[in-house]
Amino acid sequence: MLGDLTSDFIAAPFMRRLNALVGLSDDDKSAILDSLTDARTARPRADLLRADDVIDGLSVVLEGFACRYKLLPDGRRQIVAFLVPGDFCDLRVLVVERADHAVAALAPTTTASITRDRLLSLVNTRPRLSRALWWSTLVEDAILREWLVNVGQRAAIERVSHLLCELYLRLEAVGLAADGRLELPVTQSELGDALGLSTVHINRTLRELRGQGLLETNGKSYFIRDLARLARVGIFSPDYLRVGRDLLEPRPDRY
Amino acid sequence: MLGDLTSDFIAAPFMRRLNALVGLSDDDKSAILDSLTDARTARPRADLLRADDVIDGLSVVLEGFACRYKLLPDGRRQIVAFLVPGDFCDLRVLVVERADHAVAALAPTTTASITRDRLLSLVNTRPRLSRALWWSTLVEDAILREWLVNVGQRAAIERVSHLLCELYLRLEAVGLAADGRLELPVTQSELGDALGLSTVHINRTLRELRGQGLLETNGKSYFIRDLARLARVGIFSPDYLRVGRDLLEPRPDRY
DNA sequence: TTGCCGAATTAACATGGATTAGTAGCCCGA
DNA sequence: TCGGGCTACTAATCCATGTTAATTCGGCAA
Repeated sequence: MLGDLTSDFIAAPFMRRLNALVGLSDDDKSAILDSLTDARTARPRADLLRADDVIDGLSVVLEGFACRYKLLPDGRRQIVAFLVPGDFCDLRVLVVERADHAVAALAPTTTASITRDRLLSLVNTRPRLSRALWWSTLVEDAILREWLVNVGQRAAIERVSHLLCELYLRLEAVGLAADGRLELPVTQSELGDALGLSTVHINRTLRELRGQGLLETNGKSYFIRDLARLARVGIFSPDYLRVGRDLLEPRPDRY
Repeated sequence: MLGDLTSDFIAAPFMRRLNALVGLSDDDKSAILDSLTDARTARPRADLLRADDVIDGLSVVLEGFACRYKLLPDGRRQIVAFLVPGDFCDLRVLVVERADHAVAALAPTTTASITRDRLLSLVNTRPRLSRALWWSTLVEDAILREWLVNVGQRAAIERVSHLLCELYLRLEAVGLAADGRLELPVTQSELGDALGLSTVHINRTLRELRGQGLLETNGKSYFIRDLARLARVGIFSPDYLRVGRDLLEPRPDRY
C-alpha cells in the first residue's frame, strides 16, 4: 500500500475516473486504494512496459502522461493511445500475460500496481469494481476506433482539432484541465506519431489553428479559445468517450 | 436452437475459432451451440446493427462477411473491422447496451444470436467459454491497434498487402482459405474505406501488386502467389492475431 | 556566462495519393 | 433483348502532406 494521505491525493484522478461511471461504494474505494502498491516514477521516454514483456500485474497511471505505441522494424512509430492519470497500462493482464505493444512515459509519470492475484480476487468479489474495469476497457476500445476514423478519414487540421478536443475532455474529467486550458507534455513529433502526420505538418497545422483564433499555445500549455468551434473543425462528438454511460446509470444493479 | 446437423455444419467456422485457443470440452461446445437461436441471413449492404441500437443479445457471424464502420456527418466512412465467420458482432453487449458503431453485411451473411441472459449464465458457469470470449475481444483489440498502425504509418502498397495477409490468415484459420486462395466479397471501394485510401488508389495498388507477380485477382477471388513476399511488402507479422496464444495454452486451468 | 542539445519553427521543394472524368464489363430486372 | 446501375479500371491533373534543410529558441550543465 502507499502512504495514506499521499496516496489519496495522488490517486485522486484515478478514483475520480473509476467513480464516474459506477458510483463505487466507500468500501470498494478503499479496497482498491489499499491494493495499490509499488508506486514508482518513470522519466520521460522510459518504457513502462515493453512489447513481449511478461505482465505480472496491473499498473495504473497516477500522475503524468504516457502512450501506447507500436514500432515498425524500420523505426516508424504509431502511438495507439495516450494514457492520462486514471488510465490503466495493461488491463488485458487479466487474461493475457504478454503485451503486443509497448507503453512509454512521455512526461515524468507515476504509476502504482495491483498484483494479478489481488486483482482477480477484487474482481470476483466486487461486481461494481469489475464493471468499472470493463467500462474502462470499453472506453479504450471506443477511443481506438475513433482514432482509426481520425487517421483514416480526417484531414490534418481536423485530426489535430479532434485530438485536442478529446484530450481536453479526458483531462477535464480527471480534474487536470479547465477553462479551455490544458497541459500536454508531448512534443510535436509525438503528436505526429499519434496522428500519422509529420512533425513539420503538425507545426503548420497548429499555426493554422492559432491563426484562426481557435488555439493559443505556449510551450506545452494549450489554451482552447473556443471549444465548440474547435469541435466543429475536428468533427468531434464526445459520445465515444462515454460509451453507454447514460444507459448504465439508471440500472446500476442489473448485473 | 438451430437445426442440428445444419447448425453443426454452418457453425463450423465459429466452433473452430472458439476451439482454437482454449480447447473447449464437448460439453462446452454443445452448450454454446444449443444456445444459438434465431439464425437469419442479411443481404449485402444491410445493417446487422446500427449505431445507437439497443443490443439485446450477442450475434455471431456464421457465414458471409461483414464490417464494423463509423460514419462522419459528411458521409465519409471508416471501416474499423472486418468480421469473418466465427466473429462476434457485438461482444460488448455483456456490459454496454448500445453500440457506438454500426455493423453491416458486405456479402449475404448468416448470423445467429444468444440472448443476453443466456450468455451471462454461460459465462458464469463455464470458465473456459468465458476465456474464449475474452480472448476474442483481445484479438479484436489487437487487430484494431494494428489497423491504426497500418493506416497511420504504412504506404498504400504496404497497407493493401498487410490487409491481404491478415485476411488470408484469418480466413484460413476458419477453413475458408487455403493454398493462397481466398474470396473477399468486398468492393474496392470498401477496401478503400477500410484502409483510408480512395477507390482509385486501391485499384492502382492492386494493379501494382499484380504487376509484381504477388497477386492474382479475378473478381472477388484473390490468389496470393507468394505469401512470404507479400508479408514482406506489407511489413506484416502475424503475432497480433494470436495474442497470448502460446502463453495461455500451457496453463489452461489457471483461471 | 558559455556552449550544447533537443524542440519549435519556417521555407523550398518533392511526391503520394485524391479528385475528376471518363470507358468498359457485368448482372439483373423489365 | 434492352437498358440501368454497379463495379472495375484507367488517365490527367491537382493538392495535401512529406522531406530536407536551416534558423531560432529555451533549458541545462560546466
